[in-house]
Amino acid sequence: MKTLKYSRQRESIKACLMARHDHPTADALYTAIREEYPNISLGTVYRNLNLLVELGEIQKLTCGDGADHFDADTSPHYHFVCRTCGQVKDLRLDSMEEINHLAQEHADGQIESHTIYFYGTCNHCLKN
Amino acid sequence: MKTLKYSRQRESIKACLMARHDHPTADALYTAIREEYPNISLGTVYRNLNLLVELGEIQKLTCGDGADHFDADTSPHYHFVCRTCGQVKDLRLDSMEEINHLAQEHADGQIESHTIYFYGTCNHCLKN
DNA sequence: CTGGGTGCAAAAGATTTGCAGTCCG
DNA sequence: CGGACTGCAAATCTTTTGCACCCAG
Repeated sequence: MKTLKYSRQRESIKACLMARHDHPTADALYTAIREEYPNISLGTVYRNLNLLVELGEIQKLTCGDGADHFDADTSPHYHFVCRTCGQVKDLRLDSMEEINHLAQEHADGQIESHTIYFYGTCNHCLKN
Repeated sequence: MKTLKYSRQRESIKACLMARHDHPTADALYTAIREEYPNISLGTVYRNLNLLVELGEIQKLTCGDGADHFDADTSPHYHFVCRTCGQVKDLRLDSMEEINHLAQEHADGQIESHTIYFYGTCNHCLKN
């Protein structure tokens, strides 16, 4: 296995992602990070995000709105996607690990994990 | 609201999707349909798939493997994605509508629906 | 030094869209 | 006829990658 080397860009990407709770896309993160590192490239952001996902330090959210979103919170929780404004918000439910076993009974294979996305309209958009 | 007109391409796309149970991507469907209609264009396939999704006649699956998949079965069921071969298979669990209510208690908005994807290794890939 | 990391720009994939021509109602 | 639909190709958008240079260990 290959040895990681320190990179201030990677640290910055991780720190920036941990500091916010809005699950930004790679491009949104790129825009934010450029304020501190104006020369960072989008390719570097993507490379590091993918690396951090592989290391299990962050997770990638594919909620179906075109671009992937990223979340530095790897504790078990789900996501609520507002179909009006596109915001992705955390949704913390009691452990639903049991549904893996439930699904296992009907699955044609070995289930390892699951993902749930809830869709609807967020309170902010409901007011308008 | 605009009135739909008949189109043999759209009929063919829908029929072709209903005939198979492997949740093809737009491109896979395009390849299959070209055997019957060699001149159909990929743009037409996309346009009609999106239209059928809007009409609620089919559903789009965004399981995170790059391309969207389509499913003519709109009855309540979930999907199992093999991380090895990429196949997407149906997974029919007892109604889980109740988790919408469970999630509603913690959500910052009005929940309308949810999607669950299960990930793992299918039996065929486990053997190899 | 050496190999991992970076910036840049080009490439790759998936999906959408503008346009002129075609066909349904 | 009018407007919906199509084929085609160009355009978009997101993400990946090749390459020369840079920097951590």
